[in-house]
Amino acid sequence: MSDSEKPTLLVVDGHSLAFRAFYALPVDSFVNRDGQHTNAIHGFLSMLILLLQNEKPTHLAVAFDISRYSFRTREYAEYKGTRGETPPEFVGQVPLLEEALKAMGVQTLSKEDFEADDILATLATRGAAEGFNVLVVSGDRDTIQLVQPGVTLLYPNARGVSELKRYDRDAVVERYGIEPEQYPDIAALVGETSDNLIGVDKVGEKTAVKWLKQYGSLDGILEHADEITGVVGQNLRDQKDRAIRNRRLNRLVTDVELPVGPADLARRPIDERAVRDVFDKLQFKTLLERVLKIAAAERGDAPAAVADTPTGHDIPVIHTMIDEELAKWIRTQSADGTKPLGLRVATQGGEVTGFGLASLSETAFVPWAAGRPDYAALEAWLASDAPKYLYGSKAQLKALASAGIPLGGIAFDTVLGAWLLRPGAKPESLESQVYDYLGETLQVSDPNQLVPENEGASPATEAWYVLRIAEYLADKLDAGSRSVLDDIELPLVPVLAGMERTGITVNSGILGDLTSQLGQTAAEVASRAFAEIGREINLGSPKQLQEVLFDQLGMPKTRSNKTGFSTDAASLADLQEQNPHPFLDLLLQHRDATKLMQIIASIDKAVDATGRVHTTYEQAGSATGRIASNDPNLQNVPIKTEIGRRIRSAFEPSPGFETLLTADYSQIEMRIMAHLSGDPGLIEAFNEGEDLHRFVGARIFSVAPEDVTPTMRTKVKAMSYGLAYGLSAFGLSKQLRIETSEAKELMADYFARFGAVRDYLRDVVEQAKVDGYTTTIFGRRRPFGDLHSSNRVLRENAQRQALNSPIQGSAADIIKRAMLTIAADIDGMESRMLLQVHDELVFEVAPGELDALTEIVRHRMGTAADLTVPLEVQVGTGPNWDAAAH
DNA sequence: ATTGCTACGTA
DNA sequence: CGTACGTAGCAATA
Repeated sequence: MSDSEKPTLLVVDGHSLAFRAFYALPVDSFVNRDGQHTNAIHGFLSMLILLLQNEKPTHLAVAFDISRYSFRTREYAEYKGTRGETPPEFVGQVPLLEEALKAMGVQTLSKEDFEADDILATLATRGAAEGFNVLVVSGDRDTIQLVQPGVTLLYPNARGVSELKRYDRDAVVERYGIEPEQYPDIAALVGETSDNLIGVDKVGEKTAVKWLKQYGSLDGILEHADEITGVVGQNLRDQKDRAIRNRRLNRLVTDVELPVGPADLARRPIDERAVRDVFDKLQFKTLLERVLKIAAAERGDAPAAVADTPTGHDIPVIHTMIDEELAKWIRTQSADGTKPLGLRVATQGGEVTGFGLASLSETAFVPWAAGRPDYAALEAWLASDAPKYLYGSKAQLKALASAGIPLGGIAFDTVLGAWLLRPGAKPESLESQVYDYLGETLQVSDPNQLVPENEGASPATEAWYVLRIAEYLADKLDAGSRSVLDDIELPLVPVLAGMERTGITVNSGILGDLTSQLGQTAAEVASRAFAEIGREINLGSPKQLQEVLFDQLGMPKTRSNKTGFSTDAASLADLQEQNPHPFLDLLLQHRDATKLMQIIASIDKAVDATGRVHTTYEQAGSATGRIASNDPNLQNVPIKTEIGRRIRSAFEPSPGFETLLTADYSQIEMRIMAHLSGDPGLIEAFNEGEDLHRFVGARIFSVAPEDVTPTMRTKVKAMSYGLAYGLSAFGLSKQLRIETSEAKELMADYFARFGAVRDYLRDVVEQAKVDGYTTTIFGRRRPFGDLHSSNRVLRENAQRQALNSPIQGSAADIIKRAMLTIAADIDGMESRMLLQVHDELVFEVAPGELDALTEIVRHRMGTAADLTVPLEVQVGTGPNWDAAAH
C-alpha cells in the first residue's frame, strides 16, 4: 500500500506546543472578556487546524503532561529544574485548550508518572508497526529519536508554531549529520539546557557528531574514552556519569501502558455546538469559522455522516391550501388539536403575509389576505388552545395581534426552551438553531440583495424545523426547567406582548425642556472645563482625558484598564481626594448632563404618533431569569438624582386614564436570602416589620434600634446588599471608603449575628460545584462551567455568579408569577399593566378602578411565593411615574 | 460599516 | 477584589 493510502496518525505534544505558542504570540493581544489569557490556546488551535487541513489525519491524539513530576524527576530531582514558575498568564490555558479539543472531537491522553513525549513515543512506535503514516508534533528535541520509516517529526521553528519543519530520516541526517536514533547520544553528551541536563564540558554538537561517526554510539565513545586526547577527552572521562545519566533520562519510553492504541484514535466528528460554546467563550471568531468549515467539509465528505441522517428528515413537500382542504389537513395533522404543530407566521413590513404549518411528516403553507372568509378553520385553530410550537412566539403573537388575529395554545417556544437550557447564551436566529440543534441548514435569503439570489425557505419548512427543534429541546429539559417553561415563561408571553403593544405615554414636552436645559448645562460646564485646562478636548474621549489628567496635569495614575488608566467616576473621585482640581468636578458634571441627555434622547426618539413608547422585553435575555428591556430600555430610567426624577415625571397615564400606579417589592432579595438561609435573626427582622437595616444595625453594633445612626445604617445597608453579590471585605471597604480592617470587622460582626446567611452562601457554591448548576425556588437552572477552574479570576467570578443566581433568579420568578395572576385578574378591566422593572410593576388606572386594582396588585404580588417571611409590597399612585413612586 | 472598550443608567 | 442588564460614544479595525 502506498503512503497516500495509509491511514495517517497525528500525535501532538500538547504542553510543549502550547508553551511554544504562548511565547510566540503576544500575551496582551489575546484576552477574553473574562480576563482569561488565550494566546497559547489560539496559537495551538490555529496550528492544529492547519494540520487538519494540510495533513488530513485519519487518526489523532494530543498528549499532555499530568504534572511536572515523572519517573525522571524521581530519578534525577533536578530534571527540568531550570524551569521557573509557570507564567501566570499561561495558567488556566491548558484546561481550556483541552475543553476546546474535546469539542473538536480530539482525544487527549495523559499518563501518571510519564511525560507527554513518552506517550508520543509509544503511539508513534506502535503506529508505525501497525502500518500508519505517523506524524509526531512536538517542540521537544528528544522526539527526534522517534523518526524512522513511517514516522515524521514536525518541529516548530524559532518563530513559533505557525511553521513546522518536517523531519523525516533524510532531513535529520541533513540537519545533524547522524541518524535519528543516534540523536539522544548527541544530546547526552552535549546536554539539554531546557531539561536541566548538563553535558560534558566543552563538548558541543560538532564534537559529539564527530565522535559518534567515529565510534558509532555513546557506548562506543565511552569505551574508547581513553583514546580521546586533550581537555575534552579528560572532561569526557571525568564526566562520563553525566552523559550516562542524560542518556538514561532522554530515552523516550515506547511501551507506556495506554487505554487506547493507534487504531482507537480515529478522528471523531466535531461537536459543532460545543465548539461554538467554547470558541465563543474564548472569543475566537476566525478560528471558529475555520473549524466549522472543516466540520462542514468532513460532514459532507464522510459517507458515515450521510448514513447518519435519518431518512425521515428530508424536507416534506409543501402543500399550499386554503378553505376546506386546509381545515381537513389541520384536523388530521393535529389529531383534532391534540398534537402540536409547528407554526411560523410570515410577515412583510409588519403585515402578515402567510402561515407555515407543520407536523413531523407534512407541511402546509397558507397565503394570507386579510378579511377573507376562507380561513375560518385556520383562525379557529390559531385562536384555540390546540398546541403550537413556535420560534420567538412573542414577536409572532404581536404580529398576529396587529392583524387582529388571536393566537392561543403557545405550547413551546424554541427561543425560550434553548434559553432555559443555556440561560447564559444570547438568543440565536432560527437558522442558527437549525444548525446547532439539528445539524442541518436552513436556507435564508440574503437580506443585502434586493432580488435575493438564494430564496429563503418557505414558512412551511421553517415551521417544520421549529417543530423538530422544539422536540429536541423538550427532550433535554429537566422537570424543573420544564415547569418554569410551562408555568411561568410560556404563559408570560401574551402578558409581555400586551404590555409592549400598549406602551406607556410619555410627555415629550417635558423631555424637550429637560434636554435643552441639560444641553445648556453641558455646554457651560464644558467651556469652564476647557478654561481650566487651557484647551478644548473631547470630554467624551477617555483617551484625550487620559492625556489631560495624567500627562498635562500630572495626576497620580488610577487603576489601569486595556486602554491605559481609568477615568470612571470612582477613579475621578479618588483623584479629587488626592489631587483636587476643578477640572475633575466639571468633568463629572459634564458626564452627568450628557448621560441624561442620551437617555432622554433614546426614549424620546421612540415616542410614537399616539405619544406612547413601546419597549421590547427580551424574555430570554438574562442568565438569571430576569427580563431585559430594550429599544428603548425602560428599566434604566434615572431616579437617583433630581434631574433623573424629572425624566420619570414625563411618564404619564394615557388619555382616559386616571392615574399611574406603581407597586414594588420591598427588599425582595434580602427576603429571599432570609427564606433560603432560614436565618432566624433575619427572619425575625422581616417578621417584626421594622426597618431592616435599622434592625440589622442594632444587632451588629449592639445598640438599641433607635440608636442606630445614619452612618451605621448606610454601612449595614451596603453590606446586606453586597452579600447577595458575593462582596468581599475589600470591595466593601472601597465602596464605603473605610479601612479594609473595619470592613472585615463589619462582616465578621454580621456573620456572628446572622451565621446561617454565611452558611447558606457557602453551601450554594458548594452544591453548585457538585451539581454544575444552581436552582431557583421554582426550579430555574443556571449551569456553571468554571467553578472548578484553575484560573482564579474565572473561578471566583463563577462562584459569585453562582451565589447570586438563586437569589436574583428567584426574585425574577416571583414577580413573573405575580404578573401572570395580575394579568388574569385584570383581564376584564380597563386598567393595564405597562412596565416591569425587576421588582416593580407600573400600571395605568382606568377611572373607578383604583381600589380594585390596588387590592389585586397587593394581593397577587404579596402571595406570589410562599416564603417564611412576608413579601411586602409598596404601592403608590400619582399623575406620573415619579409622583407615583414612594 | 463593524467591533471592542469604557463609562454609566437601573434593579 | 459586587450580581444582572442596555445604550452610547470613541477608537481601532475592516
